[in-house]
Amino acid sequence: MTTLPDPASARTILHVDLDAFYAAVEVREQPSLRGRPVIVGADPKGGKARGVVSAASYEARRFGVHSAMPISRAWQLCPQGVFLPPRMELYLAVSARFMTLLERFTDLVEPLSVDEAFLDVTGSERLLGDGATIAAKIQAAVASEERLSASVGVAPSKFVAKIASDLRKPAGLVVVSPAPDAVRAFLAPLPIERLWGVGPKAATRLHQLEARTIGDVALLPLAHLIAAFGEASGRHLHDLAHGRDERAVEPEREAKSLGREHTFEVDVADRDEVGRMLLMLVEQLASRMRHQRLAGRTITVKLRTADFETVSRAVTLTTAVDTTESILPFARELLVKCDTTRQPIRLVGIALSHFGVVQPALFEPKVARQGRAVARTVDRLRERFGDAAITRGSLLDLTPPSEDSGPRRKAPPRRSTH
DNA sequence: TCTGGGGTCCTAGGACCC
DNA sequence: TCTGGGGTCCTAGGACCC
Repeated sequence: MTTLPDPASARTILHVDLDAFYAAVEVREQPSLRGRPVIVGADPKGGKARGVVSAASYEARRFGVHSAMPISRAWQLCPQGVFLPPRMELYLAVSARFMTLLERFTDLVEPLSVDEAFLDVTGSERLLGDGATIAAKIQAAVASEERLSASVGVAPSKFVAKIASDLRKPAGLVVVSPAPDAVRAFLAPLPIERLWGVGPKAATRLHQLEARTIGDVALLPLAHLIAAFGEASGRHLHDLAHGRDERAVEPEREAKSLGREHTFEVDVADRDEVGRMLLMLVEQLASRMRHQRLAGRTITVKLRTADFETVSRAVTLTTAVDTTESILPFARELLVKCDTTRQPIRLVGIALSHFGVVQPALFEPKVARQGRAVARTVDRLRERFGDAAITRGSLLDLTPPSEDSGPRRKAPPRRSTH
């Protein structure tokens, strides 16, 4: 069966992306920074620190600095740069206003991270004008209300809109006509690295198949792509290269996992120290879980050794958990199972997934019930007096890892019970 | 250059059941 | 005693994204 594309049912998808987000917010807050190379990320500590660049202003990018680059490298490339620590609370507040602004143009807004979102404006066009017009209105609103610049891609599908928004940053507006031929013509000359989901590994394999542009990939037989990338990825790649992407804009995506991890400033050989860090991460994770009214059945512990090898061990319980007391015994056991090489430890992490509902208190073992009561009390104390108000004895000699997370995917979903 | 912290999705193999 | 094929769940690892 072949389904002919029906022009009447073509969608208009926008991808809106704030330019150099963290750096742009900092410049907005401190006008003296305007025009200077601003680098938001880890403290460079004289070029010796671990950590990476979270965002770089366009002035900093001229020195070759970009996000995800080791901060030590940025320090070498741009010693005169203004290095700033991330202020996540500030960015999250701006992000929330940005998403609310976008909702004026359609109900179908899917946040992809703090600073970007997909919009399906197909139903808004009669009232607000075509995709390009809506895109321009969004850019004007972001500029006047948030004093930030946004780049927008307009296309009949998510991945083409995403590629389009990236093409003329900053403050770019790229419109791709919805006709299938026009979409293919737009994609064909672009390098395969532009494809969303094609990273260094896939790029190398595509080069081995003699494909350098998306147009080259479109010429490869489906069977070759499946042989090289597996059933799902091969088919996906084939579809994308031909401009086919039916994925819907989904405003209410629920989180699937939640985790905390920490990289030590210096690799740690002392297993007690790793254990104390794990306890602290478990406490922070459990607290976040309760805050977001989530509980998880699968507990995963992750270790990264000095040689950058990563090992994880997981266990799935019959009931979902959200307290330190219920997570910690399993976490400790998993930590031992991960620790096979006895090398110094670079990173330790904990995550919960497989979300479900906490067992009703009535059927809970007594220890778990007591753990929950303790957790509730601790949560309340911390809410009133701050996180430092109450700490476990074994944690007192540790400085907490900073809470500045990278972009978070989604507003917390709500759990029906509890 | 020496690689954060937060996530998502896919794969392959094994256990287990029908 | 040997054995098919399918489905589901779980684990470990890896690629990728911001």
